Amino acid sequence: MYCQGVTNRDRLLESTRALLWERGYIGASPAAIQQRAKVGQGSMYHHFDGKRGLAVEALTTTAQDIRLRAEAALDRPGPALDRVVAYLRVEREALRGCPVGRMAFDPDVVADDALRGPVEGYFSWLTERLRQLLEEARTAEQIAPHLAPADVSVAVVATIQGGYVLARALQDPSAMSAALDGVIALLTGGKG
Amino acid sequence: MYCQGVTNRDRLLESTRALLWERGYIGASPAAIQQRAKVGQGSMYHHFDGKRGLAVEALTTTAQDIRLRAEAALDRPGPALDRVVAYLRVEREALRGCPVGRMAFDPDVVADDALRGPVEGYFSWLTERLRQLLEEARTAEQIAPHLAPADVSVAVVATIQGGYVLARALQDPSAMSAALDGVIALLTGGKG
DNA sequence: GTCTATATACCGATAGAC
DNA sequence: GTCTATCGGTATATAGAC
Repeated sequence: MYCQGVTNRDRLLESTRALLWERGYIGASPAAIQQRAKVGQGSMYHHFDGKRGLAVEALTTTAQDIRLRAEAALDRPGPALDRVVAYLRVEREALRGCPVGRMAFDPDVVADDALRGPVEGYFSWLTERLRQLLEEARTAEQIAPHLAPADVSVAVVATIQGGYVLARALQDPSAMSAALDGVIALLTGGKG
Repeated sequence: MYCQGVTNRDRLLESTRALLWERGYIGASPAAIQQRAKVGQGSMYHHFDGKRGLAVEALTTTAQDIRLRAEAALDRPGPALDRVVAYLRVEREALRGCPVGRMAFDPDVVADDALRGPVEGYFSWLTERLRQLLEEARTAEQIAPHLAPADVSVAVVATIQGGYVLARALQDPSAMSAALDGVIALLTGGKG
């Protein structure tokens, strides 16, 4: 509908996105979702077929969101390598973890194609986009010719995801900064 | 006791370690632990004060185990950089994830110092050990002088942990290989 | 040391009134 | 569309017999 304001459905989705990020699929109980959304049981089961359907839609939206954030850095004008570095320097909440990457450890998510779809889609897109840019950077002689874009792009994404793991394990956001500084130095040869 | 064979206590610990790896702390229920160990309720609550105590001991053992595996690669003879690369090439079950790193996303683990202790201890030790080796490699001019060992060591560990995330998200173990090949190429300048 | 029985809470979903 | 009542199942732990 036009000009509708925030509906119960919206509130349920927001609540689910937040709880999936904080506690994962197993930890996001319908009761907690409803409570956070300030909505009753009936409303939730009216708008969605259950926890799973809610989670599929929530994850799809979250993956889309962070893809747009990545594109904002990757699609800016300038040399290809600068754009990769700009993406690495995007602000991240290291202690909260990646709202998409954290789902990879939830066995219920990994085992369910509908739940894993948005997760796989995001990482497939991101690694491929970075591969293109690194290919471009290599052609422009911004990175060494021996560096395989298909491998380095995956290493870049892995560094970010691992940065979240370390920051949370050590309860120290500077682990993320160190990981990113390390990979930027490796990529740019000290010129970044 | 001497020559005791496998006790119920041992079986409970093994079972807990496996379930923590597969399903995390939230997903490892006492009932499942007992069933897998082929042990009754009473036995479990006789040997341990509950799920938490069991998990603390299980995680401590697991962290110790993978530390020993890492040391086997890092402490071999030869140039420092070769040993770092040897560690990166250690065999890993990419689709299962890291039994220690995966705990970083479990909010109940992160919030509990006794549970997080082994996780933090492992990563603190590993990044520090790699930092020493990279310092040595830099002194020996095996890596470029502009590379800060404190950052690159964290980036190396992050690449491994992120490799697990990507392999699971894409359900493809080659994501781990690609990430490792990428970071090895960045480190060695194509000579690795 | 190990077992079965029991307890309290929460999980995820359904039923049916309004 | 939203609410409350209710359900069968599971999570985590305790009690007490043997």
